[in-house]
Amino acid sequence: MTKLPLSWFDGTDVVEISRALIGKIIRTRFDDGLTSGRIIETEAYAGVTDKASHAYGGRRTSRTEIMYAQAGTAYVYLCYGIHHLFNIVTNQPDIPHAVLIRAILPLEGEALIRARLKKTASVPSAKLALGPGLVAKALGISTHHTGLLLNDSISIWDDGFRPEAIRITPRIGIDYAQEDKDLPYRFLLTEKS
DNA sequence: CAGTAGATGCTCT
DNA sequence: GAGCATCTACTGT
Repeated sequence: MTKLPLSWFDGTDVVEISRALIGKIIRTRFDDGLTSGRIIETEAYAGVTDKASHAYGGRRTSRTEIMYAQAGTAYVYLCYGIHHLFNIVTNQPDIPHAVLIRAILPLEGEALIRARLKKTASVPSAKLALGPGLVAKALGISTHHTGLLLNDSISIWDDGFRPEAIRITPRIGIDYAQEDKDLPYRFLLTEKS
């Protein structure tokens, strides 16, 4: 089990980083305890050239400013007024690429994850945190954590797991992005049957 | 199961 | 003032 250094995220190809994150482990350690899960779904957002990205066209606002920070920074923002969505900034400073974590499989602290999600034991653990809003909620991440470097209370780990197969599809919920909406930028760990 | 309405609040025009 | 990188609950099989 090794913690990924911040330099792991500074590559120039956000799509490749998104793919490589499948199977890695995200862990949070906050006051209420430790939780972690295996990343099983990600999406790449390719900065200024990607209409689906918040930084399309080089937009800089107080919200998106974090996307221009150094690789390995957390970008967390609120969607639909309710859901906190967790992203990892990649590439060099001033290049606003990011990877959205869309689903995890709980590993450590499942009791705390269930408490945060208010899920009873009848929900199987594999279905607890499918969907980006649920991932952040399960791990206790909120917009307060935007801007944190992912080497302390939030961190990414490699335990040697290597996915057998990864499914690639277009991204979810970005139909407004017109010609970029069908880019194959979504990666999923395929269940073996 | 599948389909859909409604919630909810920040961000940007 | 519109529009979201969504989820839940409720309907009907």
